[in-house]
Amino acid sequence: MAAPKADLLQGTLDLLVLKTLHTLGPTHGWGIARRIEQVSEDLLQMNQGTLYPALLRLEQRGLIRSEWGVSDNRRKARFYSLTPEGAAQLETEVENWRRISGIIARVIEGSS
Amino acid sequence: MAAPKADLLQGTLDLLVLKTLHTLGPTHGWGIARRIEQVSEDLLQMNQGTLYPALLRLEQRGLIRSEWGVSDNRRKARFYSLTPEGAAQLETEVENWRRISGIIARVIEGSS
DNA sequence: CGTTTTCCTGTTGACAATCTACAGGAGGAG
DNA sequence: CTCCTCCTGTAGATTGTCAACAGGAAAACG
Repeated sequence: MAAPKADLLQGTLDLLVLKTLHTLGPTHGWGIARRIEQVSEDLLQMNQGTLYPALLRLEQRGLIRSEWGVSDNRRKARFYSLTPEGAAQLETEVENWRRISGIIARVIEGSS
Repeated sequence: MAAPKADLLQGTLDLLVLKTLHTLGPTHGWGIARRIEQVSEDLLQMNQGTLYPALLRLEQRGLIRSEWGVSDNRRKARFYSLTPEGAAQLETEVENWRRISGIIARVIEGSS
């Protein structure tokens, strides 16, 4: 039956990345992808073609910063971490998410 | 004092329109926009440039059908209504929304 | 009447985010 | 030395939304 694969909602990726970094601390791109897939029980697949440009965007906006390091497996990896601006943005986006998802929930539940 | 205006999440409009038609029965575009703004307490603004193309798309996909009629105010208006396929699609999208929003909620609430 | 406001339907062009698919280097395992 | 996993990216096409424009027709107002 229907494949359990789902695309993500546009505008949601930034939120997910920011929150993941907030929770995990400095993490490399691949790890972020793994984490999101894991938390979503593999319902959300991360495309590299989506993730890396998103990371670039976030860095250019000053919400995250990055530096090269070494992963748990001794591989070269670029570690991203949240800037103060990123943390603030995260709060904004969380609140925004709550508002919008609340509205939609209200619409589709037909209401109380 | 961020303006309380919010863009909608891409992919969400179809769901909103379908559900509105399901709730209200045959409705014209303007009415759909009004309804969504009202239910969202004006947090979501409907752009005509977004709504009408969306209605076209939905009709071309066979999810809604339309016919000209007369509004409450005696104006000519195109009334849209749900097809059986649209109703089925609505259920699918509602379920999909629940899954995805559930995942995101879990992520941002820190979990447990 | 004549003018303005409200209702109602569209179109166009630009833009941003995602998707699919491709490309490659470097370490570890066999 | 070959293959697999880890890890970082890029290119092109597609799509949905946005902002702005355009217009017709009924009602309200003077």
